[in-house]
Amino acid sequence: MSHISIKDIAQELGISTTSVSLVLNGKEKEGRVSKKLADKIRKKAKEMNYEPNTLARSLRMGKSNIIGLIVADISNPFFANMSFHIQEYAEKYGYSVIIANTNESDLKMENMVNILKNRQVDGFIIVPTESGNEQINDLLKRKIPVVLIDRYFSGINVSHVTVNNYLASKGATNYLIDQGCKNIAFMLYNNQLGHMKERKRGYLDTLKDAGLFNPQLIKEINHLAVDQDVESAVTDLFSLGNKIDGIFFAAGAISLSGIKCLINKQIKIPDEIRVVCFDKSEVFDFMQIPIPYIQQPVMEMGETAVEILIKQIKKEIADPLLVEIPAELHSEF
Amino acid sequence: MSHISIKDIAQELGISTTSVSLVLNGKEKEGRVSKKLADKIRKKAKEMNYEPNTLARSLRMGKSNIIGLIVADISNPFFANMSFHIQEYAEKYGYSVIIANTNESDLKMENMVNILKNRQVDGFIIVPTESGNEQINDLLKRKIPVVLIDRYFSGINVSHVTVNNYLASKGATNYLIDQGCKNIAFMLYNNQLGHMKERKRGYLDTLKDAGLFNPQLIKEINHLAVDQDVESAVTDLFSLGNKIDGIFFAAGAISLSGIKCLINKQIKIPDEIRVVCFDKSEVFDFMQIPIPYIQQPVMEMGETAVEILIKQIKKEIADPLLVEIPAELHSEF
DNA sequence: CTGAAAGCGCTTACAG
DNA sequence: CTGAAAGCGCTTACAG
Repeated sequence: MSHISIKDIAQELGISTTSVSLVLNGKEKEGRVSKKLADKIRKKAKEMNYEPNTLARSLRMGKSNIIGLIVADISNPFFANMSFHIQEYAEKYGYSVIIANTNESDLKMENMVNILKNRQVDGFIIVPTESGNEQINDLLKRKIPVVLIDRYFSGINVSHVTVNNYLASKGATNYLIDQGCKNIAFMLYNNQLGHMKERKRGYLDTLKDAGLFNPQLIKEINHLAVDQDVESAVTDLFSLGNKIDGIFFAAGAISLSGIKCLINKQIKIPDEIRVVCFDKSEVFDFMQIPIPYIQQPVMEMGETAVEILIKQIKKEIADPLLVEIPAELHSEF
Repeated sequence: MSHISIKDIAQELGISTTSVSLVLNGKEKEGRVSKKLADKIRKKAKEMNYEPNTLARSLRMGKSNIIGLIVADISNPFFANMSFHIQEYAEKYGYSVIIANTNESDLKMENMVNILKNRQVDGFIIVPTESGNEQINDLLKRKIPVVLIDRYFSGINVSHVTVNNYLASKGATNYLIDQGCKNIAFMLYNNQLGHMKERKRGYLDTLKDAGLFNPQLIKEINHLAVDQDVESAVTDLFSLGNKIDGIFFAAGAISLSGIKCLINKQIKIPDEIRVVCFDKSEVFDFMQIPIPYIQQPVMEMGETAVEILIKQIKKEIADPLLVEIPAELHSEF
């Protein structure tokens, strides 16, 4: 036989599977198995190269100790990093993580949620796609624990972990104002996710307070055509009457695309235009000039999500928890 | 009850679980269930919101349809990308993928292999850590299908998928020679993995053929201190009698570190030094000058690994398969 | 201190 | 065309 089971050990030793199971799970005290027998069992298990079948265990216990992690784009370093920290941290609590990538596709998100649900994951951590709200509602209906991370839907009452997007956005905008900018553009995705709305609100409030608001300076980008949209947005912005002197890029991919575009157009940062980016990028290390950016505390976000999820799984908390973590503006070099 | 089982459906309909199982698995033809009953079952299943328990199915069938993917560094875009394609492709064959990250730690690799083994994955695709060979041997001993990808151990007879590192390395070195370089340095990791050895062999053979070999030009880098080691290697190289005029960086992270170092030291590429990098990086798009690099066909590599693994799982092939895929040198801009 | 037995949800060989 | 029953490997309430 290729796989050694608890039964094989019991047979070999002429004892019951109960004792074997108890000992191998460190419950010999409760079951009051004699030290002598316990040692014999452990020795035999090792000798026979026993490996437990977690599938059977999960089926019996109604608990898989697996967390399903669904991210929208694993090739984005921000999410790759987040996944890493989530896995690291979950492991400490004895949970494995199945990572699935939706590549920003709603259909794919639906598929992956179903697959993982049927694999009896104990809960989900999800970076949802734009219209993934139905899937989330379905999970809630089925009482499956879920924590959203980075993104969320304003209309759904489910735990989520994000940075304080509103304050971060205010900070970035104020920074540009402090640098003397008068015409500050704003580029964001044209989706309805809560974090985008908050970033926009932060920008709007700040500019209005400063008496600098101008609706022409807001540019929406489609995530399916970032480079093209950013390119034409930049062209538009530079053809306006009031010459723009600052841009706040409200998301990671938009930031990189924007910087690339400015370089190509030979528009000098920071002499001709000042910028603030969202998310740290390796790319910044290779540029001659410092680039200010908002850094999200990705490890803390991931760990918080794991903690909330596990508490929900263990039913230590019932109500959704909404956590906002401050994000830092890096502008000193 | 929160979870609907096949038994619930059977009870509700007053029939056997056999029929329900058969129909829900599309095997009504074999079981010759009447069309009428089949339709009734499907309707009821939908109505009751039935979702199969894949855990139970796996336990019974002795097959989980899960592939364990172990990568050494998920935050490296090359591996992130590879993971993405592996998952995509595996899904087409009905396999889910559990991604685990070892962060280049042997201990972690051991842990993850064990965890996934106990979760009864059907097979592994692994980017092994430096001393992960024991784990691989253990898997082979247990007759668990394994395919290594990107890296491999010269001494272990197990399927692997890599680029043709020898030829790629020759190509890169020859390119530098063609550009007129006479003193071509080579930076690689100081590990004993097969792919590194091959890259080194390609460099050595080419330089020796050209009569340009000089052992002082080879610099080994410790993966735990890439930036420091690269920095001192560059300093060393530029203090040699014969001024170096070319560097071939034999791995992705070394390449980026190297470029960064040259920029910091204000050494102009390509006027003062020519380079070839390993792996494409987003960073190159942000540099004023074109950077030649070897591009590994990551999608093809991932898909090939999945195909081989599945064939092994299905026992369609017994002997290890060693696949080498050509890598392309990008030097035209 | 130890064991017999039920049951998690599924599939399938067998009988009718 | 349909069903009763065994069994995948585990855990645990119960009895002794």
